[in-house]
Amino acid sequence: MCRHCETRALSVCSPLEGEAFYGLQRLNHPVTFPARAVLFNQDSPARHVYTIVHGVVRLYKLLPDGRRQIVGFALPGDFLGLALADGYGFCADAVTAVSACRFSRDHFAEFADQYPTVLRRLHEMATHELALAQQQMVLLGRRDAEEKIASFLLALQQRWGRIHGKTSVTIDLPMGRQDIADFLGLTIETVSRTLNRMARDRLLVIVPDGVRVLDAAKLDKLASA
Amino acid sequence: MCRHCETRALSVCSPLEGEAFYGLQRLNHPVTFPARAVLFNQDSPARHVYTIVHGVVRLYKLLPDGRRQIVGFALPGDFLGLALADGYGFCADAVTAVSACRFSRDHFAEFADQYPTVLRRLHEMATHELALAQQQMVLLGRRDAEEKIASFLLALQQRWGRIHGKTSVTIDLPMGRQDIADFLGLTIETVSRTLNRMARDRLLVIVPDGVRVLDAAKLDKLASA
DNA sequence: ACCGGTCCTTGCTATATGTCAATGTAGCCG
DNA sequence: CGGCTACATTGACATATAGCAAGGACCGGT
Repeated sequence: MCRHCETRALSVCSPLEGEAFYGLQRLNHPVTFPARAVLFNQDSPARHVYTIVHGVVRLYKLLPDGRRQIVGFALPGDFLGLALADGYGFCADAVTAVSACRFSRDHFAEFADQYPTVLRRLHEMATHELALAQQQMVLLGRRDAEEKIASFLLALQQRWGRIHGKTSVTIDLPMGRQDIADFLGLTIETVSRTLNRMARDRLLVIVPDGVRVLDAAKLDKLASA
Repeated sequence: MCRHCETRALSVCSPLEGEAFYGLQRLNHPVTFPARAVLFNQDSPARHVYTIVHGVVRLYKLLPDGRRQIVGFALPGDFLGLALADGYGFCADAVTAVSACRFSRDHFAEFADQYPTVLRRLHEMATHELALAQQQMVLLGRRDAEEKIASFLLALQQRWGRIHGKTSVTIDLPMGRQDIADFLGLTIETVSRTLNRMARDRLLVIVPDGVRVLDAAKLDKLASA
């Protein structure tokens, strides 16, 4: 039940109480997806909106010739369908097994119109996403491979930290190298080489499905340089 | 006066009528900036929000070592300060002479809370910006110089088209080559070479402060390829 | 335990774009 | 008119990253 949901503090529903809270809960259809399942794609009409509860979703755009740009990874608490528009504008599929709260887009939009506090929260989340997107534009346009990887790792570390309530030196990387490459505008080979060079230089250790940070200071320097 | 404003259809105020319209007009402080003037920068607190009426503003982020990424060009009708947050998150300065509607952020936020239709419109604009930002991420991460330039030119052509009510084969480029480079994640030399190669190949003609499109079909193909 | 598949790593080479430097062009002001 | 300044172009060269290909590690199924 929503009442005890561990990701509530992070999601759209965080500011809701009483009537509004139960109203939204009534609209909720909990769903789960196995790894690799498609949540929706680029051109399909946006019938639903989602809040991720567990797992990781990759959001990406495809060019006609198959090149892919991952525009974001959705983690627990993240909302998919912020635009409340007719199309999503990108594809989404599950990197790991995923559980989510699903809402009909129409019902959700109606609900948002009824409770301005929800709309306000939605706008807050949208502008936060926008700020992240702009940060990513700097990364994609103006940073080299090493800086990209360092920024990516530290950003993920922070996001996991907010989700779990504590920061860990071990950073979970549930997505594969190809996903990281397609997020950072690199090739899989460059990602692999750069990570392994960082490991050789004792900045970090590569562990199954993640890395462990050894030299946070040097990594920070690379990320913000 | 707002009543006859030519950019009204494009801006936040488009859905406003009667009471709300006059309420917002009362909050408006018209301002002008000469070319190169700074509207605000990265770290300064966000005291105001703006709607651009005339001219072009560049929005950018700076890295500590001076590298610059332009995250967008604001054209007539565009809104600066969508986040209604304490900081802008980027710098803004005038490319050309600019006139704008300026509002106190606090007053504007208060106004938005009072009129949900404004908040809704703001959210709409924010998610539109987000979609553009994601499109730009694809461009920055996965396209080559030629594709970047072609996309940029056509996107600008469309934006001017919506502003002027008619599409023109002459695309105005009020920003310099360095600005284009910093927007597309290239160097000024690559922008110059690519544009001149396109001119040599009869895709376009370079004119003062702009280009004239000769082969729209080939340009389209490059832009979406 | 073995097999097959998927993902990751690593070396070699190719290339698009960056870097540096010189030259050209145009507007502006005295 | 001339010369200053900012901006744009062009060429020669350097390099980070891409592309290709071979091998290695790991995992899940039988």
